Amino acid sequence: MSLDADQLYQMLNARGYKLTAPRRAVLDAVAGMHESLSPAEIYERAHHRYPRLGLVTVYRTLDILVKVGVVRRMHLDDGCHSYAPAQAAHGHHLICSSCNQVVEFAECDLDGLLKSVARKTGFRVEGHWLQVFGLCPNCRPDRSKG
Amino acid sequence: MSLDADQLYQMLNARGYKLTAPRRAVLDAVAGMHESLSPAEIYERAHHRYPRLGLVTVYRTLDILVKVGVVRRMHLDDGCHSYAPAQAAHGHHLICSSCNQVVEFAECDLDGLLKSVARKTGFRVEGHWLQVFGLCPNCRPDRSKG
DNA sequence: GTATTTGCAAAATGTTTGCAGCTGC
DNA sequence: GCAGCTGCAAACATTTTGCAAATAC
Repeated sequence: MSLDADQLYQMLNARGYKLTAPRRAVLDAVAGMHESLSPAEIYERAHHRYPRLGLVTVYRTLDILVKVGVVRRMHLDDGCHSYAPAQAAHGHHLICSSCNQVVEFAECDLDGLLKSVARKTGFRVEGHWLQVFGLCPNCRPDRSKG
Repeated sequence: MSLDADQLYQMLNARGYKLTAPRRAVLDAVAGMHESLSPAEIYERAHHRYPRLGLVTVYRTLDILVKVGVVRRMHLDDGCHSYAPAQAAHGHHLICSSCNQVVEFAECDLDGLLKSVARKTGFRVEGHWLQVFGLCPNCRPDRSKG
């Protein structure tokens, strides 16, 4: 578990948001997850903890959490609006094609590549976005390792 | 211009699709574009060339064109379903944040990075997806170059 | 006590499907 | 001529908005 209510309170409060029960429910759901989930799936989990929750609030809360930086928006090939907890500062995503588990990694050696692309195209490069797909240890068919 | 009707005919016919007027209109629109566009925008352009065209056909045609490989699906931060003509074989995208112009580049030096990530996480890496954002020569504020 | 937040219902948006008529080959 | 394609309308899924009641601070 990476986030507790106190940290949350700090982060939200610092930006002028209030810590309410519905937000806490959404956040608990998000913090506890290791795959990327759609708003509807997040709603389902959070609704468990706080039955009065409405789906609308999930949308609104997710927007805030993205702004605050607790959550990151993901783009899978099919469903485009999934969310995952942000674990690292500048993170790229490693996504398991089988179970949708998401791991962030910060490593990123793209400077050479980016410079070369910039030189060739005349673009001024301002950002990039890298996602890696594969099979996580649990979903690999060849589980030769211990 | 990178695609003409003959090439198209070949590509579609080889897969068992017919070359119809609506498809040609969509394809002409796609082939002539250098930004990534949403289905609605593509519809608008193609509709110009072929007024009887329906939006539904644009969706259906885009699906086919993606399958055939003439068109690639893009994921921008906001609208997630844009399409761009596929120019290279294994292409990554360089997207202008201001005018949405899209340039594909094939260069991709990620082996070291990918191996290291795989080693650290235990994932079996099967693919990746890189998009670079920036400002194209026309949109750069500092047009110091001639 | 007040401004923010919530949840409902409804609207708006974007995409898919069913089907009768049309069209490329 | 026939299979495949088209466009309409309608279904469907998803996201956003308006508003009165509820709530954190």
